[in-house]
Amino acid sequence: MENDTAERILDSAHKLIAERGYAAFSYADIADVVKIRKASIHYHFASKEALVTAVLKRHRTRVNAGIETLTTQIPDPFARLAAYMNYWEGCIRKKTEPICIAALLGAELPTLPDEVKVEVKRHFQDLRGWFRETLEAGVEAGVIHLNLPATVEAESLLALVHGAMISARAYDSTKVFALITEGALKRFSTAT
Amino acid sequence: MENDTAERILDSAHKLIAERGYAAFSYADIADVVKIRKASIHYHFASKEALVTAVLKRHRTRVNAGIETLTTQIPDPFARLAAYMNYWEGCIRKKTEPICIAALLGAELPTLPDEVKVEVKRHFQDLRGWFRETLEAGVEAGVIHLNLPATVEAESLLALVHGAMISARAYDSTKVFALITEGALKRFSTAT
DNA sequence: GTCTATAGCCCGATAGAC
DNA sequence: GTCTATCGGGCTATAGAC
Repeated sequence: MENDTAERILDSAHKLIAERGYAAFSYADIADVVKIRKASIHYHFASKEALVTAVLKRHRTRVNAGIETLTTQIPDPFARLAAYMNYWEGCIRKKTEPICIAALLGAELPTLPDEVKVEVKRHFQDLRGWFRETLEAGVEAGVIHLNLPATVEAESLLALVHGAMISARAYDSTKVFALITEGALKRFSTAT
Repeated sequence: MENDTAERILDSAHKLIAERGYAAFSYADIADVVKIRKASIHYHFASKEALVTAVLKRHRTRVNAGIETLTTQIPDPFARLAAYMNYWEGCIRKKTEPICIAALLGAELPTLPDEVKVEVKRHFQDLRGWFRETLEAGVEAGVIHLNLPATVEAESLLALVHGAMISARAYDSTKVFALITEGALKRFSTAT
């Protein structure tokens, strides 16, 4: 298939962004990995802004598909949140995606081109929305207990997960991520 | 005083790092602000690595002095934590320091020179340690209630604060930071 | 201490051959 | 679609005058 190269460019760009952020990765880095010349990348993605926007659009589509799948396949809202945390714990442990690129780019927001900014903000909104719905469903099902309004708990959970990713990177410790997220789930749990 | 220039370089570097991260700020940016030529910065700080390390060392010294002052001046451990959160809320609102540079650099850790990495990690350790001590003192004084071991709660609080800074940046909303941190304090509170 | 000038390198992006 | 070659500019850092 012809668009295989574009996919491979997106794959390596995604990895490089997760490792270094926006400013510190270059077309030359991608060219090294994909075994193509720098100039050829411009055939598939006209500019760095367009490339990173495409990476984020794909990421958001995948994440939204993933949480949709969780929602249909796991009836228990509490277990759904646990599955989400477990997914990221695996990404961090295997270093396939050591940090959510939206979290890293969110921290770097002022330096980003406008199109990229918009995409990052959308990711925050999507995830916060899913957390809220899931928490509310859990309350209704009696498996989740909240101390604060669901909107605040969702916002806090999003911040906690992003912060946990940064701590995991700072300590180079997957265990820290697991410790923090398991702690959060324990607080939500109605089980003894 | 002669070292005034060095201080002004540190000030503008600190602001620029908070705005852009490590890779995306340059000597030229500092030169613009301090009204000095790029080359002159090298007289005060031999390299970018040395400059950023100096910024972080000063930051850590100030933060540690600040929390020391809080500890001696505010007897109530719960109120100490509230004062800490309130301090950052002010920084974000006035945009004097819209995000903790250690949190941003923690996210970018793999790209940083070794000396800078070390300094970032130290900041995480210092703050985590103060959170733990303060939480434990609060439990002993009966003003703080914990659901989990103090080490886990401290680690989680550190992650929550860092994540809240990123969310505040992503939404361009000081209110989000306040909402998240106040929520965390409410959970710790033993007051009705 | 600050300046001018510049070395040496990397960047994103474009032109045009194949 | 991928290549070579190159442009124009930014970067950190150094040399040496003042």
